[in-house]
Amino acid sequence: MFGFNNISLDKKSRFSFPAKYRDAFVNSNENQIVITKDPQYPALKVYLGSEWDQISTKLSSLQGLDPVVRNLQWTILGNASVCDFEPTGRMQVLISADLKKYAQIEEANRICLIGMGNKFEIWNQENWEQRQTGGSLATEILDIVLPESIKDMSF
Amino acid sequence: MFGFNNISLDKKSRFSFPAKYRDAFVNSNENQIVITKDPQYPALKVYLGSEWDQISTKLSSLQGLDPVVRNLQWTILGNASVCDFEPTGRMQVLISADLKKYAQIEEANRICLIGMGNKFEIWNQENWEQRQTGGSLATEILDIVLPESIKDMSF
DNA sequence: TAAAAAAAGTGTTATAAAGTGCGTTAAAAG
DNA sequence: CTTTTAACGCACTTTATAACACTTTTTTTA
Repeated sequence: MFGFNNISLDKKSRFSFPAKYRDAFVNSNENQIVITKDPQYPALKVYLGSEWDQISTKLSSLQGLDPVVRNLQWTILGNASVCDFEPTGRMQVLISADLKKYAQIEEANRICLIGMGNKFEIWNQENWEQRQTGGSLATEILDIVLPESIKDMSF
Repeated sequence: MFGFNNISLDKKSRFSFPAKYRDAFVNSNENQIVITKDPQYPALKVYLGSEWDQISTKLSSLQGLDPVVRNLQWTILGNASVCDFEPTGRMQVLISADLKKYAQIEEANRICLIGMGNKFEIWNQENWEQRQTGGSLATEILDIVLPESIKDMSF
């Protein structure tokens, strides 16, 4: 599941996954999709249900007294939106107002959906272009120092 | 049970859980919800009855002569409010005046309910936003040094 | 101490907003 | 030219919230 897609949001803030990903979803028997905040960039992460189960289980088991861990738990777990997902149907997913705001796509009716293998990212089109041409974004957070407990996790 | 919800309190300080969590409550056969103070932040924790049974049993069995343990026992056990909870109904829960004060939501008619997997947190909206944007809060307590006996517990 | 008043808690209903499902049209791909 | 896909519009369903009525508990005061 790779590649760049420019797709539209409808009036109720739904988008549908491009049909080229259908087989992958059907084959892996997914019936849930989870969208949440990207902890570093003004973007959203989209996980398959099975992938999410692993990540969320691991992340919530970490010791929340470490402030960095706690912040990641809040950001990732505390903003996750679980959507029932029918891979044989229209594969539509709703983006909440809150997540739209975070990804700076409140006004937009077009978003960029980028396939990254086992997950997707959702970007505001201008932000994505700026990042691709080497520019940096006002709200990005690059200097997180990760504790040992999560150095081996990938989000 | 994940994600951010901005919900309202009615005049009698009740809120209802968002309907999207209903299935999870029904499936786990919960009929009680426990609200108590978060020991580190000006926020409230909301546990499912079954989860609470585990936490409270473990916590009350610890050696109370350790001052840190004793404080946690006071904070978490001593402020817990158990609510009967009907998952097939309106899923309403009352927040006591005392807990409202602690979470700084005395005046508010809106709160943030954050699903963190097996528990929820309740925050004053401004506090939550400030935390999310990296700010720290006057009343937060980050430097608790936990005794060995509770290092593996997560609240 | 008992009655009255006030406060706190519980439950019901109505309605506006948010979310969902599906048919149609337009565009793209084979 | 036919088939598939994306985008849009509309109708329906569900949900959240405020308003209201009623019950129980607590406080006041006669």
